[in-house]
Amino acid sequence: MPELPEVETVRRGLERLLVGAAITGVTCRRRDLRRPMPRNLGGVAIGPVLGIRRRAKYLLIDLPGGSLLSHLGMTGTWRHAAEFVPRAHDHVVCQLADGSHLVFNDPRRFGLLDWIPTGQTSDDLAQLGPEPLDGGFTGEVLRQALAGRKQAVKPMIMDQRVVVGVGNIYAQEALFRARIAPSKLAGRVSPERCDTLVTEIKAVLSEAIAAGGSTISDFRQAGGESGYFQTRFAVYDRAGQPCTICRAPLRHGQLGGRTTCWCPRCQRG
DNA sequence: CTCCTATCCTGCGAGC
DNA sequence: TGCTCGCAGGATAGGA
Repeated sequence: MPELPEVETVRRGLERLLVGAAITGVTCRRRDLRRPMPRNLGGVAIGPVLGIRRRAKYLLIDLPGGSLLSHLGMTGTWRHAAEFVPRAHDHVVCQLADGSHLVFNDPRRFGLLDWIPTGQTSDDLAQLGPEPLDGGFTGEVLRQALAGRKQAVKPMIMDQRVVVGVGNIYAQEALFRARIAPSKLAGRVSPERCDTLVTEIKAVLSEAIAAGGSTISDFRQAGGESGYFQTRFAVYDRAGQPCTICRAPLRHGQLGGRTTCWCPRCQRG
């Protein structure tokens, strides 16, 4: 489900629910997610929750002995409930000290859970590029990453080594706002457009976070609330509908194996 | 290296 | 109604 705004929304929800709470036990009901889950979670991922962090699309629940790392993949959710009432695809159940439960559910099992002991680093986090909303992500940084590349710009900004957190929805929205054709070769995007693209990536992600993320299919915040940014999509899933700026019909095609929508008139940069 | 494709898995909506 | 097909927000292995 989740790109950066949705994961950040989940992080805020978990922070509100869990900081000050304590995990007293972890039960794995099924461990074969994207890769097998570690066997010892029940023995190590316990204690008072010290904080909830996000890096790229990963969530980290900080505990005294280390951090519980999770990635939601396409369909993962964290659900908090007073009572654990099992549902299909509930893979992990954390018991909390107040008797409530935190459940990781993921039908497609593209998600991931792991344990990072305090002081150790994670291979999952090692190769990640800059956070898009940090000051370190600038037009110059993007220019360097795109320079000389013969790949289309859209798959490049979805590459987590270039910049993290941008997935298929927000890549399309940011390119539309920056007026860049998704199929434009990365190395041919002008320096000015690189600046604009960075500005628009930051803008669209910030606006989506402020809206509580986008609710598509089953995305929910940890408390069950919905985001509403999906009402503001300009191009995503709008093939054939009129461009919000020029009214030309939006086109769609495949790019890097992913469906992509754009305005053939507005996006020529 | 770089770029592209196929693939992991389940659920859902479209179309017949 | 019930079936099949294609597609879905991510990430990565492997081939060209």
